[in-house]
Amino acid sequence: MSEFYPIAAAAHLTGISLDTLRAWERRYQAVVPKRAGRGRLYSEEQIQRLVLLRRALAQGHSIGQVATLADRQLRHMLEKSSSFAGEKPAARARASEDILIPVWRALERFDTEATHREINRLAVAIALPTDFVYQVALPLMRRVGKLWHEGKCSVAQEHILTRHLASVLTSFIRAYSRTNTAARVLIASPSNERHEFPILTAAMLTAAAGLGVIYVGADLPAPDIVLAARKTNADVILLGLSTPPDPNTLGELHYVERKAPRRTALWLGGAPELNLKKATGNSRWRLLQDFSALERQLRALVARS
Amino acid sequence: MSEFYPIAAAAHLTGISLDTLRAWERRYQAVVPKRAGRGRLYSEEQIQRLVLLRRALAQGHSIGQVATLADRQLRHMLEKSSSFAGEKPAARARASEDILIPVWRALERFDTEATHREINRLAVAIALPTDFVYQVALPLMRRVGKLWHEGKCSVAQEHILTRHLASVLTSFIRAYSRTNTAARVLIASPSNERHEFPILTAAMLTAAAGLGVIYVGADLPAPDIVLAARKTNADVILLGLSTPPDPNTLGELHYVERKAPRRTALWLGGAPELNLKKATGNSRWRLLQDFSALERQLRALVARS
DNA sequence: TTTTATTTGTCAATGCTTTGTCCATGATAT
DNA sequence: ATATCATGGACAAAGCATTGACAAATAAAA
Repeated sequence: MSEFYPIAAAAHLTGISLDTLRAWERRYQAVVPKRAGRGRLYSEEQIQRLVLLRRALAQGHSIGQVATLADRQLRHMLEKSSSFAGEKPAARARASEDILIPVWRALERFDTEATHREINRLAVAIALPTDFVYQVALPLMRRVGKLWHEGKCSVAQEHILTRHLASVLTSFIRAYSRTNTAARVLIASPSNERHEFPILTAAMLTAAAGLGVIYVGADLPAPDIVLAARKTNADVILLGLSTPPDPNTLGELHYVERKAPRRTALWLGGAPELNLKKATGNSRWRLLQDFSALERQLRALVARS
Repeated sequence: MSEFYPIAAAAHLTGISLDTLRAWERRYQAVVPKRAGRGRLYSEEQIQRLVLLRRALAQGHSIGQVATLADRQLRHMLEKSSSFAGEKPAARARASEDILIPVWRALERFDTEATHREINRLAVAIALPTDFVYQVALPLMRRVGKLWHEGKCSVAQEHILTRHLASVLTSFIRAYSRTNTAARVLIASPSNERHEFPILTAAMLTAAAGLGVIYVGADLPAPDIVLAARKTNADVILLGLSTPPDPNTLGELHYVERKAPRRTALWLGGAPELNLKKATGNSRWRLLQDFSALERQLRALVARS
C-alpha cells in the first residue's frame, strides 16, 4: 500500500500547483520528497502533510510560519481552530480486527463517550481516509449489521455507532474536499432511503480522491436533488441505495435522469441486484457494484480532468 | 505547545475584521500581539480574549468600556448577564438576527463548506451553549421550516443546515457532558419519529446543565429504549416527539412506561397538544411544554442530587 | 428636541515583504 | 520528438503595517 507519487500526481491530489510544490521545497524545505533519478517521489505521508499545510493556509496562516512545523503541531493547530474537542494521538494502530475491540467494548456498555473516544483515536492513528474506511468503518458496520440480524445487538447501539462514525467521516470530508477542483460530485440518496452511512462513505472516498464533494444527505426527493445539482453545477450525481428499490424509487431515478443537465454524469451505487437496463431501457445511470468500483470511477474522472 | 496565529487566522477564528483588530490595538491596546518581523502573532490566550470581547459587544457593551478590562472581569460580566435578562433590547435583536445572515447566504448557494464555517464561527463567538441554542440553532431551524412551508427552500438545504447544526451541537454535548455526574439522562425519540434536531437540542441543554447525557438518537423502538436505559442505569428517560403522535407511538410510550425501572423518571417533550393523562390514565410521563420547561426540570434535578 | 461631541467600524494610500506563478534552459525517458 | 521534470531567475499579485480620514451610531449638552 505504500505508494509513491510523482509531482504531477501530488499536485492533483493536494490541489497545490507544481510550481508551488517546488517553491515550498526550495524556500522552506516544507516537504522534501525522495528522488529517483528523473524526478520527485512523494510518499503517502508527505501527501498528507501537504494537505495539512493547505488547510493551515486556508485558515489564514502564512506558509512561512507553518512550513517548518512538525506534523503533530500542524494537526494540533487545526484541531484547535475547529471547535472540536481534540483527541490525543494514540499509539500506531495495527491493521487487524484487534483494533476494533475497544470500540466494541464501549458499545456494549452503551458508553457513547467512550465509543466516540475510541473511534476518534483510531481515526487519528490511521490518518489515511481510505484506510479508515476499509479497516474501521466498514468492518464495524458489517459486524453491527450481522449481530443485529442475530438479535444480539440493539438498534440503539447501531445508532450510536453510526452517529460517531458519521462524525469522523464528515470531518474527514471537510478536511479533504477542495473547492477549486476540476470536478464536483453531488452525493445523496433518494426518498425513503434513510441509511446515511453508505453515502457518507462514498463521500469520503470522493473527497480523498481529490474531488469536490457536495454532500446533501439521505432521504431527498428527486426534484431537490436536481435543483441542488443545478445550483452547484455538479459534474456528477451519485445516488446511493441500500434497500431493494421499490417502484417509487425507480420513479425518482427516472425523474433525475430526465431532468438532470445533459452534461452531468449519473452514478448509482449500492444496489447490485438492480438490473437497471431492464427497468429503464438504455439508461444514463452507471451502476457501481461496490466501493472499489466507485474508486475506479473516481480515478478515471480525476485522470480525465 | 504554544501556538501563534497571524492576524488573518485570528480574524478567521474570531470573526473580527482585520481592520477592527488593528483599530482595537491602536486605540485601546485591547489585545497587543507579539510581533515577528513583519506581522502580528496572536497567542491562544489572546484569541480567547478576543472571543470574550466579541461576546461582550454582542450583549450591547461598547468596545471602549470593555477593551481594557481584565479577562477575569470580562468572564464575570458575561456570566452574570448571559441569556437571562438585562441586555438592551436593540442590541439583543441585532445579535439574534444579523448574525445569522452569513449562514443564510451560504445555504442559498448550497455551499456546504461555507455553511459549516459560518455556523462554527458563531459557535466559537457565542461559546455559551444555551445562548447558542436560543440565538442560533432555534432561530435557524424555525426560519428554514417557515421557508420550506412557503416553498422557498428545498429539503436539501434543510438537510445541510441540520447536519451542520447537529455537528456543532454534538461537539458541545461532548464538551460539557460529565461522566461522573449524579444524574444521567437518556435521550431518544420513539419509532417513526425521525426528526433529530429537537432531541439533539434537548441533549445539549442537558449537558449544559452539568448532567450526564446518553444520547442514542431518533427513531428507536421502545424495547431498545428500555434496554439502553437499563444498561446505562439512567435516572431519566427523555423522549422527544415532534409530529402529532399516532396510535402506534402511544403504544410505544405505554411500553416504556410499563417496562422502565420504577426509579427512572419519564419525561416527554415536544408534543404540547398531547393530553397524555386522558390517553393513558394516571401516567408516569411528565410533559414538558417547551425548552424552558425542560431547563426548569433539569435545574430541579441538579438541585435534588 | 435639537445640536454638538465622541465613539467606532470601515476604507484609502503608501511602502514593504511574502508568495504564487511564469519563463528559459537543460536533462531524461518513452 | 514529445512529454515530463529540474533548476534558477524574475515578476506580479497578495498580504500586512501604518497613517489618516470618513460616516454612522451613540452619548452628552444645550
